[in-house]
Amino acid sequence: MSRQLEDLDRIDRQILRILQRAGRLPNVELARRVNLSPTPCLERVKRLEREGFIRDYVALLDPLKVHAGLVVYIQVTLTDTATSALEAFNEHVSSLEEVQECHMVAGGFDYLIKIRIKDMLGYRRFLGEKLASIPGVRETHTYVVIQEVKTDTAVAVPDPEPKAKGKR
Amino acid sequence: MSRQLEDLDRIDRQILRILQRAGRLPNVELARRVNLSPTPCLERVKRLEREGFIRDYVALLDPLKVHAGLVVYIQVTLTDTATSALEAFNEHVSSLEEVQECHMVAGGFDYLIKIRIKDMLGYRRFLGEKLASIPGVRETHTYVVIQEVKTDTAVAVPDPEPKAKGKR
DNA sequence: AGAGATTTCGCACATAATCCGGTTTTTTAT
DNA sequence: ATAAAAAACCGGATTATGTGCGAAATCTCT
Repeated sequence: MSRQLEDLDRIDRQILRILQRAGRLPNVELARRVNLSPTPCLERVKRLEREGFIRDYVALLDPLKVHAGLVVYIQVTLTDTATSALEAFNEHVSSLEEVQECHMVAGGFDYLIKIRIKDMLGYRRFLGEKLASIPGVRETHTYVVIQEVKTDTAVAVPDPEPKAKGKR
Repeated sequence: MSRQLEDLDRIDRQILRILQRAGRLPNVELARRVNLSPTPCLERVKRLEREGFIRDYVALLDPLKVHAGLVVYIQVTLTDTATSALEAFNEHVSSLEEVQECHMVAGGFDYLIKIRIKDMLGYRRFLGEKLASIPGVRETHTYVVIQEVKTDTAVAVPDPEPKAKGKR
């Protein structure tokens, strides 16, 4: 019923690659680029949305211009690692607007959090007023980002295998 | 000439918040939500784009469906920390499609890299074939993500200060 | 080779984006 | 405070884009 990545032909993958970089590209222009007429192209896009390959469309802002130019990673270790404690922590962290990402990791500490704030004062406020007030936080370790070398929301979409009895 | 965040009124900020979550929202609908007619609303959006508050629009894919469900963070330490060596490393890393983010950090190690791959095999391949082949890599440390608690591309846009001699 | 299914195309229609002129509101200066 | 100037807003007309439908073309399978 719902297709796998393997079921997508070359054109579907092209569409995904293009829309990852230009989400507002008019359908007529998208169609031109993948050598289709607008109708089947739109049909493909809609289908990719319906099947969940495309999750949603967003505008990306310039972090510097909205006072979120400073990126800080924070390692967090909890005192209690019972499931309920973890879930409570998940809830708390997810509600903090400064937190862009939060991952539970294996290999040394429990969580890795990425936050965006304006400056060091913003970081201090976050740590003191927000993170520290979450119960069960045993230890934090801070990594301040000096330079953002690469930031990309796009993921690689592999080319289709030229199957023996392949599609089209 | 180019406005600062402080120069944006309540409506501009509303627009930014909405478009961060629904980048393809039709202008007529956006106008309705911020209580404007389509014309001035579109003018504001275009202006925000022109001034660089809105960087671009993208489609977000479901990582699981495109074989990029596994997130791994890698700490990397270089042998040589001269500027030229750092720049060379930056170039190399940026060209790797698995790398979603790469930051130079202070506080213990040199780089923190976030990659997205299909599975552990993909990780091994990345480490062995891609990262290890970059010259100057002294040491790497891996953090495998067990659970993605939060992932958000939106940043917080603060409310405007109700200035004394305020705008409008 | 031929029947059936899928995909494609082109045209018609609906919706949204864009342009233009005039009006109102806000700002600036006296 | 009042008047002039500037900026922002609105409504309707025009253009472009998105969307629905039937026909043609392509591909699949026996």
